[in-house]
Amino acid sequence: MPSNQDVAAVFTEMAELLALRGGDRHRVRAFQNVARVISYLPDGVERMLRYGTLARTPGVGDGTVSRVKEILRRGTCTDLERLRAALPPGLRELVKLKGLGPTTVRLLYKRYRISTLEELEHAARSGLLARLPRFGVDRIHNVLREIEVYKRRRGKVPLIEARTLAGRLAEELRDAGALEVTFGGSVRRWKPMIGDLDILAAGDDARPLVERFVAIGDVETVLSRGDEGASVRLADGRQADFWVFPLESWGAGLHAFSGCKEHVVAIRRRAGRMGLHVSEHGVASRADGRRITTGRYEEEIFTAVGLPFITPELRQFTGEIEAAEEGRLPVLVTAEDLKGDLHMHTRESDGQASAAEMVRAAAELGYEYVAITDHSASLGVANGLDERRLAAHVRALRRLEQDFGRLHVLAGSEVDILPDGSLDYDRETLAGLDWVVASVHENLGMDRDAMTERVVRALESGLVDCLGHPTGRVLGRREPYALDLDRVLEVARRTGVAVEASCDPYRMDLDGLGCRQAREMGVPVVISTDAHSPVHLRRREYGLSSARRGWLEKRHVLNTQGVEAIREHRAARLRRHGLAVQVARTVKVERTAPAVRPAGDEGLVAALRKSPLEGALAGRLRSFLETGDDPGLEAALGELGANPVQQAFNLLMTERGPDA
DNA sequence: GCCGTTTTCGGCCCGACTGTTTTCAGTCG
Repeated sequence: MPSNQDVAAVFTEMAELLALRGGDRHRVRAFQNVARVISYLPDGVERMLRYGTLARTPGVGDGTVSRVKEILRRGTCTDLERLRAALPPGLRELVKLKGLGPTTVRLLYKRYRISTLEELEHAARSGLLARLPRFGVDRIHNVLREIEVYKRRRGKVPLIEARTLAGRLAEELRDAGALEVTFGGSVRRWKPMIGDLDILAAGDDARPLVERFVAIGDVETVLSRGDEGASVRLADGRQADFWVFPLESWGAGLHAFSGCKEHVVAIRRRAGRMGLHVSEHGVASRADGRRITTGRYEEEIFTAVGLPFITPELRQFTGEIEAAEEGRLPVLVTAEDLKGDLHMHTRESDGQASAAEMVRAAAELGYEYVAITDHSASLGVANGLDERRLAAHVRALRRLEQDFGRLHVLAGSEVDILPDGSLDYDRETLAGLDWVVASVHENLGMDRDAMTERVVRALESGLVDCLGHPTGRVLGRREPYALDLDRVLEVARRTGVAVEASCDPYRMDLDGLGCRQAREMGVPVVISTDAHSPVHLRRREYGLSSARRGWLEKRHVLNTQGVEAIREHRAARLRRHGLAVQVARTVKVERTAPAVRPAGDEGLVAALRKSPLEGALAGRLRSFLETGDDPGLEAALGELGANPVQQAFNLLMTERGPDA
């Protein structure tokens, strides 16, 4: 059965080929839309077709429904076959070159039968291209340059690397006097993998900022530049786009360049229906051009079209506009909602710190509990614990909790799911723990059915509390293993197992779509860091972003609940499986609020703009993210941007390198 | 192809840049 991605790929190819054939561009857009909608569906396309929900999805009409039926039956559809027969496959590659669109590529093919990169390069060098209309010396030079860029183009990079690079660029611009600087595009939306970068700035005079931007050391080539921005190619082949807005239109600019594209288009179409004209310059009346707002704040754009503010993580054009309209936008989970971290390692296996150090760091974050979950024996490379070492480790953790007294320490394990689906410890050992994460680490090449059975069997043991990094992907390095996530989630729901949204920035697994599927299916999600050192405990925003992109509210996330609820979650499942329940030990813990350094609030905005941040200020930002309680700081952050929490994240992220 | 405060036809976001023109098409984000 073709997956959602397979079906979406058919529509993408149809859109590309139709554009190359010179088909109606609105029809092309409609196919692109459908591809996107299907790739983000929260359920299997086949099931949605059966229940009739597919036909009710915005962007999906009768034409799409009949094509989807055909694709599910045959794996392809006649429209696509016809288009493929009419055009050589290489043309799809040619339009990926910057500066060449479907119209030009069609002309190249019609006139000279150019259909591959090699043929195009030859035509450019031999002077053939110069005979075509609108092909001068510069343009031919650009074509050759873009062929070079295409050949050595690096793929997308993990979000954390993009944020680090974008943060460095932003720093230079802040130095150059920008009033505001932030990331737009997919970085602002927290997409796990990033292609090009978008940097946005506010300033009274754009020219010096643009000058500074194109002179930054990472810039290799200036692709285009104007009075209000520039596009450059960076040394690593990545493109970075930079826009400057007057402060009075900062919100309008943010909205225009944060995407996703389809979301922005949908907002503008909506505005059009309301007789309004929305652009990065603000909102105007369509009738007489009268300016309604310049858009100082992003909220004003939404207000103008009669909607509540939609946070960037939700701007994926996956139903957020309809939800906003109907007043059912989710109240998304935040860092302050998290009461504990349920996946971390110590030196006992492959971590870099002692359990005591991890626990102290967690206490500083204001947590109520942590689970220490070192690796099991079969993961030799990670110095996994055999049952004898685990028993000693558990005793040590129990003592640590008694001695430390400030937070609950759950003695747990990240136990390996072996190839046959059995777990790496025996039942008695696992039943004696407080929290069990089960993960697949080895033999990743199994086929889909076998891998799915392997995971399902582990969940059905009744001994597992949470499935760790469920798809096994490592961003930029390893694709997810073949797994029927639908089936796994169904079994997780039935067996009372939570699934992890890992905050490891190179995993972010589950991702937003996975989290949304979990939500739809009623499977609780755990946001955990998988920390291997104390600083890793602070990486919560990566898993949080997946949860938020997946529409999760506090109630969908298990570790927003107190430790008793966590213990009960486990106990209830063990009882159902007829397993002995550990008597929950009651250790009186006194929660200590994270220290807030007193500081005069005057000049705070200026201090926040400074980099590096003073140590005390960084601490205060972190405290604010933990507790949400610092009105003075919140007000100052509010002056930096619409969402104080987002601002605090941004500042701390810019401040810290990828390993912070 | 999709959609509807323009509702079964006739529209479909918007502005800016490039390279080539001398008023604009194509492309991009």
